[in-house]
Amino acid sequence: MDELIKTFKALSEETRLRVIKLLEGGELCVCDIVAALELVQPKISFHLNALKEAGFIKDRKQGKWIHYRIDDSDMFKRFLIFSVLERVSDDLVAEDKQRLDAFLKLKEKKVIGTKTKKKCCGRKP
Amino acid sequence: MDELIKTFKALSEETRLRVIKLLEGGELCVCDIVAALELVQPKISFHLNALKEAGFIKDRKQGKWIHYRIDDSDMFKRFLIFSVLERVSDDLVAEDKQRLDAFLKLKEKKVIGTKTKKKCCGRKP
DNA sequence: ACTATGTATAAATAATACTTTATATAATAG
DNA sequence: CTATTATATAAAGTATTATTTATACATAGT
Repeated sequence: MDELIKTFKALSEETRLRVIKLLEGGELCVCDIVAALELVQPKISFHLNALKEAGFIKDRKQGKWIHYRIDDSDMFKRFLIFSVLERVSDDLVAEDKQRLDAFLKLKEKKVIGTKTKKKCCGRKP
Repeated sequence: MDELIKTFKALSEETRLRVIKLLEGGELCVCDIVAALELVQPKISFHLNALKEAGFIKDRKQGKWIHYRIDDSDMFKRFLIFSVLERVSDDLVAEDKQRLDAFLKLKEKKVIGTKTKKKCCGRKP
């Protein structure tokens, strides 16, 4: 029963639903989500952890980055994710997605000349 | 989104899942549930209200009693209820159902002679 | 090696949700 | 009309969860 409770609890928080909606578009690293939702990073990490613990998302480490994506290994959870995606109107997350796109584009630009990836979300210019 | 959050939140609490499992068997009044779960009445009322607010159960007033039953008017919530019933093992609620049966039987007995219903859950004998 | 970046984690605080105890309301029985 | 029963609601206390701020850790760039 505890597992089931954790499952539902993971979905009963706004930030986490916004994250799920963002991840609909595919894998993202933490800094992408931070930029898109305009929230502080530990907060995002906290909620990503809740979603991960509940089995809704998986992570993959690549260098400094940790990429999160939807975990579709469990049928029931997959269905719940689907229900969320279907029910949370795009309007509500339009700004998130807009900021995400802008941020991703900005990242692209910073990968210049060589194949070396430059800074992702620099705090100081 | 708030509605969706409330929906999931309603299902992320043990007592409420136990109530849902009890109501699987059909309509029950508050005192039945109190007896079955062996919890104080205001607690049960609190959780019944959460389930009702979220649209998982309905109530029906009859005399002093208020009977609660599963509300199956919404497809998605119906599915969620089903998922809960399916996933919460009967073992976990065996004692609840046992106490419920005992209590219902006791109630039956108290309806004697005339059609007048006698006390339901008398505190003092 | 040194610095900057991405992310996690810990500690303190704030906000929510749950529980308890007491009381109110409504209905029925006597 | 009074006492009793079923349930709800309110107020106070407790516990859980989320947020913030600070710091730690790992990796990459120089």
